[in-house]
Amino acid sequence: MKIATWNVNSLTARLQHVLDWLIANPVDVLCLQELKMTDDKFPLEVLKSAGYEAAVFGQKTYNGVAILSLAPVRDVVKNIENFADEQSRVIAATIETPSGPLRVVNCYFVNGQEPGSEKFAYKMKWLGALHDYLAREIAAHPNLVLLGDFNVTPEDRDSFDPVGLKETIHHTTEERNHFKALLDLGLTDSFRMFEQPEKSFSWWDYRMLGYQKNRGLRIDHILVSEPLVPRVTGCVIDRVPRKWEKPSDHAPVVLELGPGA
DNA sequence: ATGGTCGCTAAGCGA
Repeated sequence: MKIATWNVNSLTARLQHVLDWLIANPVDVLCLQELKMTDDKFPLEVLKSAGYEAAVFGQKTYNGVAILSLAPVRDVVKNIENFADEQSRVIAATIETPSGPLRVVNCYFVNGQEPGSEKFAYKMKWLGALHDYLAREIAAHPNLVLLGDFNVTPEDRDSFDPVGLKETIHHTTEERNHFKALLDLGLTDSFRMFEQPEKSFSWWDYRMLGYQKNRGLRIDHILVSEPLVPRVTGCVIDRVPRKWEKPSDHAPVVLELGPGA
């Protein structure tokens, strides 16, 4: 089965891209971030016509996340449990698969603007809360996928300019330590299980011909829990829709899972 | 050269 993540930067602006991409890439699960719409505006019917159910956690203007799935979703949880958050950034759900239940945790991590800012402090607090929530979530659901827009480059090789951007947003030691803490929960960055092209990125700034010059960052990730690791058969970034007219600034990332034991 | 480009929403914010 295939599970994908895509920050669409407004589902209103990108609905046709999503539909076109799903026709070419009929993944089992597609997790979306930055819907930038309230639940009542979510295009449930058109996605249903495309074969997908949806669990939605929207918000006006900013943020907003959704899980699209061919198979039914259940036990939907919105937000990080025990963390008061006014922003719609996390939605989790269980999907019944032929290999058993799979917990999917879809996140739009805080951007953080710049180190030292109030938004950065919020990012650190949010990351700490996510970590504690995930520790409980993994214990309850051994087969778990954590995916989304992490707004963190895990390593220098995930940035087009790790020297010039050292300790700037998405590159700070503090952010990377939070990413490592997620790995310490037993999660594995599926993208790095495989040989990948150098300078593989998932986001490129709209400004300064960022995409054309491949001035990008790898900040969209798919992490898998320990029992899933032997089932991972691939993880790729699909740059194709980044070349379409009026693209999202992010490209989809796609995980392939084998059937397992 | 202290900007640049989007999206949302109607001047400025967030990314």
